[in-house]
Amino acid sequence: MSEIPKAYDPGQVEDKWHQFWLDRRCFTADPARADERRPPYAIVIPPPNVTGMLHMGHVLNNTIQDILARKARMDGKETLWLPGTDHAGIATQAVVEKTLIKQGVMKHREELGREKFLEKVWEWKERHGGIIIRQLRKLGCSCDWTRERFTMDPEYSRCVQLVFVDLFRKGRIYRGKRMVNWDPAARTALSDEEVEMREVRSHLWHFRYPLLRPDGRPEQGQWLTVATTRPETMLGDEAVAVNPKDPRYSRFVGRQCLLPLQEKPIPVIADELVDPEFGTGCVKVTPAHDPADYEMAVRHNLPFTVVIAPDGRMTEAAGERFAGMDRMEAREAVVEAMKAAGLLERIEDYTHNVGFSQRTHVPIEPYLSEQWFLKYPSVKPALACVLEGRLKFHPDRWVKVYEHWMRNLKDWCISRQLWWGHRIPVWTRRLASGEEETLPWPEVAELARGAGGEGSSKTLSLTGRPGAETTVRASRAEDQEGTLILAATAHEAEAEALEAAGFDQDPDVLDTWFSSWLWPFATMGWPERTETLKTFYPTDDLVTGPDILFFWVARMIMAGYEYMGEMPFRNVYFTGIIRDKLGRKMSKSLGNSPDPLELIDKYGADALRFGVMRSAPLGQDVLFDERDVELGRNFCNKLWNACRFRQLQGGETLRPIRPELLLSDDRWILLRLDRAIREIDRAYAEYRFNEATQTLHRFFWSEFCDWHLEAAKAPIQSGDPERRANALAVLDFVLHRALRLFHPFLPFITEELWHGLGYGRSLPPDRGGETIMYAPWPEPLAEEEKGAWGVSEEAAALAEAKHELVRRGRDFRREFRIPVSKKLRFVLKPERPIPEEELAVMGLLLNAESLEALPDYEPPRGTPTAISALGRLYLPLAGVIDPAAERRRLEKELEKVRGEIEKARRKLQNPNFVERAPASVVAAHRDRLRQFETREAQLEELVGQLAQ
RNA sequence: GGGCGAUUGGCGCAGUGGCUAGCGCGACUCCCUUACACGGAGCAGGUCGCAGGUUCGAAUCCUGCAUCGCCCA
Repeated sequence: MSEIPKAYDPGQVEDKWHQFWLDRRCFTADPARADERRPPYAIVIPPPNVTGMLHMGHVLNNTIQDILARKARMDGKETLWLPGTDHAGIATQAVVEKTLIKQGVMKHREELGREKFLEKVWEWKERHGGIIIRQLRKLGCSCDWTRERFTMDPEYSRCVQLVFVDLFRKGRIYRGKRMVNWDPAARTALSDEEVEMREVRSHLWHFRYPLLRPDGRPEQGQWLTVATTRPETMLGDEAVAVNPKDPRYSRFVGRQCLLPLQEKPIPVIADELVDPEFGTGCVKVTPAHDPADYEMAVRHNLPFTVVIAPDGRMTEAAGERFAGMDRMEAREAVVEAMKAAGLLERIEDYTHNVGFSQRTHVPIEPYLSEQWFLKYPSVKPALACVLEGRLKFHPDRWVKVYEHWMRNLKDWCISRQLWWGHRIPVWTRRLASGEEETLPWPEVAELARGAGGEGSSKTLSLTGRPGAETTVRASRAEDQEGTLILAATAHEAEAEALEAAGFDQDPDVLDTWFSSWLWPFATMGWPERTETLKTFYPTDDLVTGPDILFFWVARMIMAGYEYMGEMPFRNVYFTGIIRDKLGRKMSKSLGNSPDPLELIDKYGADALRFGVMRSAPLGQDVLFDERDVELGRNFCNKLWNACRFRQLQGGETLRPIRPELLLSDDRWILLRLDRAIREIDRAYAEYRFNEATQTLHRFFWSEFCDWHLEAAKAPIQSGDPERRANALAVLDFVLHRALRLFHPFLPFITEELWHGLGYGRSLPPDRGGETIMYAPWPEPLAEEEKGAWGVSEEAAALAEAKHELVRRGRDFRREFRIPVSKKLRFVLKPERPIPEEELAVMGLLLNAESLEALPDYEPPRGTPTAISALGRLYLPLAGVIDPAAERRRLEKELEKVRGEIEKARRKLQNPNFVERAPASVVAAHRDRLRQFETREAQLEELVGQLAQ
């Protein structure tokens, strides 16, 4: 800081220090350094999508993590903040597909083939994948970059496979034909959590299905009316259903209807699932395209006719007229056709909830397909640790949401029909009888031989390879086409053996969350018991959004118990959602999402961090406004200039404080510092970061700069070298702590100032000497310290009385329209003697030409007078003052005072209050009343003088 | 339908039973005073969503209602 520019310029400063920290490996955690005196502290980053770009949500989330990590280092903990990225199956594959199509490399990925396509994805990842990580560095994130992980790293993939095989062995993973949430745009199954329900204004179409006579011919003028929200599915109807208790329809049950357009007879069935209140009470049943209808179809042994293909187009089975149409197109065509046939009874407006893909935003298609499912493991301990408060949520209201979800778990559909991701480590082979001798291991052959008799959805007893490390887990499943042997392995050699024996690997990949739920330990070297894992697991804090409570947080807790036998983290901090200043979610289409990098360029990373944190209350949404960042910048500038002032004074830094030379202002600011440290400590303990910023702001700006720094100019400019040195020692004492308090929020500027002021010089290199990052966190003042320096509420009261007097003096200027720059002569008629040095401070703050203390002063009539605890302040400006105006001013004040007296008296006259309220409260009110009464008397006296 | 949250000056928020309900932004007035105009000194602005209740005392606790938002079915 040799140049000392007038305004803080973050540009060069930030890059310089980030490089400095990296060069000195300040962010690198070393398990060997951790011990009882240096406890470990760990956070794992919620891995951002590898294709992602930094947005405001990341800024909030990662700033909080950085604050926690930096605070932990200052607290003397061995700190690991483990970064990385997520392969984000659907999103990444979609982005790469789009790019390749645009470049003309392919029209569809099938053209390239799986291997070639994956090569392209990796190429793309290598080229564009690191962007978000570089952006996090710009923000100042102190992640241990040497441990950066990616969910598709070979070691990580191995963890995913091991876990899959293990859960398969435990019978928790099974394959089954189920009705799943199908995303026709991404052409993959999704889990229930990836479907978001949206209210849609649509219609209820009422169709007539003609009744058939027992001989199969239509019964003239007789029909059943069904109501549907999805006309296109009627092509796949296999029944009409009514509630068995519905008297309107009971006589039709068992008869047949003619399915229009398909001209196919279908039965009328009775099922409890039918809601008699819905529509006509008579519903169409489409087994292959509706989850409820599927259940009914299973109960009533109905066939499944698939009329909508995985790409959302109508199949051959839908009939010639409709085959090939998009499902929405087919909807209109079916309605038209029904209308033409005279079977459209009416169309009703209808609002209902429709599931949309969270990824591609298209309506979900219920689709019957073979998928892999997981029965969640370790549910009990995962729920118990949260309910018992061993694992804490902040804010804790999320506990209820978590509990509700955990108690209503449905099996997790973990297979995705994508290429980018962890391919399911299961090899399958269909067996004809007599083939078992070609199988790689006797146990698998045994399993095959035992085929037959079991239901298709069951997995059989498990077996492995004796004598060797048992990794192959095989099971048998049967379907219409015969017997299927399934073998799961995480070992390459075994996979090769299976392939040699004619087994094929399952083509599907796993849900991305099936890899990220292992994040807290898979990133630390699991399944090896590495030093990192032993030292840093369980981690301390997890910072994430509540939108992924189910996707990620809950599943990580279960995986943690299943594979580490312990919770993965002790605290979860749920951030709010960043919205714009109108309260709208930030989105690309609205264009209301500012680019954080542009904000950093314009205002600095520290400014962005401070601005965002200042407006982010615990668990509440953040209404972001660029002004917040501006405010952050202004604050940095204030900090800069306060330190610049100190530096301009020169002299030796960090001299010991001499108590006998302390002024009331010094004691006051030391007390305020003490209070600020306590408040900030409490804010950290409760994860209330916005409170910490508010305290920092108030302390530094309103208390230190506005009052103390100005007051300190008196001894600094007094010409007395001893007093000047002592005032600077107090400044150093405060700034030395303030910079440390600010560091987690403002890492760059505090490092720059720490070095510029030479505050690290007296400290050991690893405790602040080299970098403020490792300087110890400030502690509240010790009682001995306070005692030695005379720091107490009583001592501070004098400073506050001075402030009060100064404010009154400044009021004169406003009242009489005197510019601040004009020096004025003030007279104080003191209540008690006041030291010359204390008086000098007030003179300076009043910009007085002189402030004399004259106990016997008799002011000329009409002299403006103010009453304060220190005495009466006069502004002798004879001739300038209008006595009538002065009287008006005093009477206004008198009115206020009388109002307060009235209130206080009323309270004290209430016997109930005096008897029942705590004595301290009553005493406080008595005290207040007395003070106001004194003031009233004084004011009355002044008014009386003016009236003469 | 169930659950959760919010409702305090123009805007954003703090205040979780006891001083005159605070803070920041904005508005307005004055001021480029040798740390800072990314600044300083001031001023104005609120019957704390509504209605009951508990209490000596309610923005704060309880009940109901209203409006908005989120999650789940």
